[in-house]
Amino acid sequence: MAIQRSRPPARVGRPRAAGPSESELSPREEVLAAAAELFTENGYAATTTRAVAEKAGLRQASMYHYFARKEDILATLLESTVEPSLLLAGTLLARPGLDPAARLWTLAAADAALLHRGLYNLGALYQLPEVRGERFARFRGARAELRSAYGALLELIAPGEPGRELRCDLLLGLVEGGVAVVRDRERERGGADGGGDGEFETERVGPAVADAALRLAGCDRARREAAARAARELL
Amino acid sequence: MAIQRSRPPARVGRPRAAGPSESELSPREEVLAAAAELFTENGYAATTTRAVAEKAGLRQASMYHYFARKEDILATLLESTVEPSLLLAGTLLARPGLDPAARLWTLAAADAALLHRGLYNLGALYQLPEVRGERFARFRGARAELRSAYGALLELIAPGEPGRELRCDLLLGLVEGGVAVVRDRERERGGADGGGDGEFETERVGPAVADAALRLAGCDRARREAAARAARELL
DNA sequence: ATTATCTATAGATCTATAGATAATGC
DNA sequence: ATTATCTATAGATCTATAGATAATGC
Repeated sequence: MAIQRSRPPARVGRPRAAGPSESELSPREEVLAAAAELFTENGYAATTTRAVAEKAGLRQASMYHYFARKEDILATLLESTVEPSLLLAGTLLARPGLDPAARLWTLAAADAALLHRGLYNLGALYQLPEVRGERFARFRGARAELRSAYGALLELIAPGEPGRELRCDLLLGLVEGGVAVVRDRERERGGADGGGDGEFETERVGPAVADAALRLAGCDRARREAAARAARELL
Repeated sequence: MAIQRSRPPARVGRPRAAGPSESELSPREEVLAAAAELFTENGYAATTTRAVAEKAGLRQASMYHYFARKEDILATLLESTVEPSLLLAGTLLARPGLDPAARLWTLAAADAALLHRGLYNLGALYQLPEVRGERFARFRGARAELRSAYGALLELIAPGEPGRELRCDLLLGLVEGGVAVVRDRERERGGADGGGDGEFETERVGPAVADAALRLAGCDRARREAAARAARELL
């Protein structure tokens, strides 16, 4: 028998001027997805609330039913991007039996993959000047915790090495900045054809960043390969 | 005898409403310096031409005597930031007699120091979405050349290693992103007291980034230390 | 005459609010 | 009655241009 195509679900509220949404997402999620794409493409300040709303299939003012201010959209996106990595970091720190190098490999690979093609591609927004405002304190706090987790793993791998704070900053910069540079180059090159190998690239970026992170941490080739093997078994 | 304080130099043109400039800079340079500070503090799109002009001691419209469009200011700043590193890269590539690791050390240290406290502190602007526009093609070209130089040195250090393109991106991300993270943390911490150790930090950041770059390139401790020594002699 | 600046403003935004409306739910 | 959306708009910008003005230079 044929698959039953359910009738369009009865929707409460005035219908959209642009017609009903095609997507499975809730309207709030549609706004977030539209904003994520526009913010990363054109920048936060340069993206208007009108552009976000209309990409989401709404009129400009209707967006305010879901977010009271434009900043709230960005804050939501940033928090939802850093939280999965932070959660993973907590899990990894709670398993002292595992090789610290394998744990750093896992965290860096997952963090980079998330930034490269998470639900929203927000890596490049982390260093936005707008993010210094009060509204983003929660995001900054979460990111600072993630930074501490990287620092703790670095310290376990190479105890007592000098310049730890600085190296920790550079590690965070490598992950966030490295992914941003990769994505920029993909855009420049694949801009015309739409970039068909997006998912393929993500599979390479995570391990590449993780390997680079271990290099920064001072692991030699043997230790890096062992860590990568151990990390792949974790998944 | 007392030092002769020269009379204020005769100035052509209508006097400024805010009084004559205190600085040694030309008006054009004053605009650039003001813009550099505001763009890095508040972002490009969020900085108004009025804010730039008034920080430079001019009325909003007077700025247009020096720059026809707001974009021209940013383009000038970005080009002037990448050019010294690009010049150094050219010099280093033209000296095949030198240890490639020492050359990479030199380039990374100088590039990082420039981004950290160059005449203008512009590292965080490199990945601005606005920079994708036509007006910035020249800057992007220069940066792509700098990326190639990093890539060439990587290849000399570890010939034939796979994943070179990706590693080269990560190296650029490490330098640019790492410096951005360091500066962010300095701002968070030293925001209140004005950050007295700025120059001191710059002296540490260059070598730290250079050492990290060599780690990424796969140099072991002995080779890194030799490279750092050789590089310091170059200066 | 030339220059660097000024004042004033057109025209084009952009965010956020107020209040109306067109659905469903009860 | 409740909800999700709409239309309309106030008020606050912001960029860039037009044209005047107050200096020095010749």
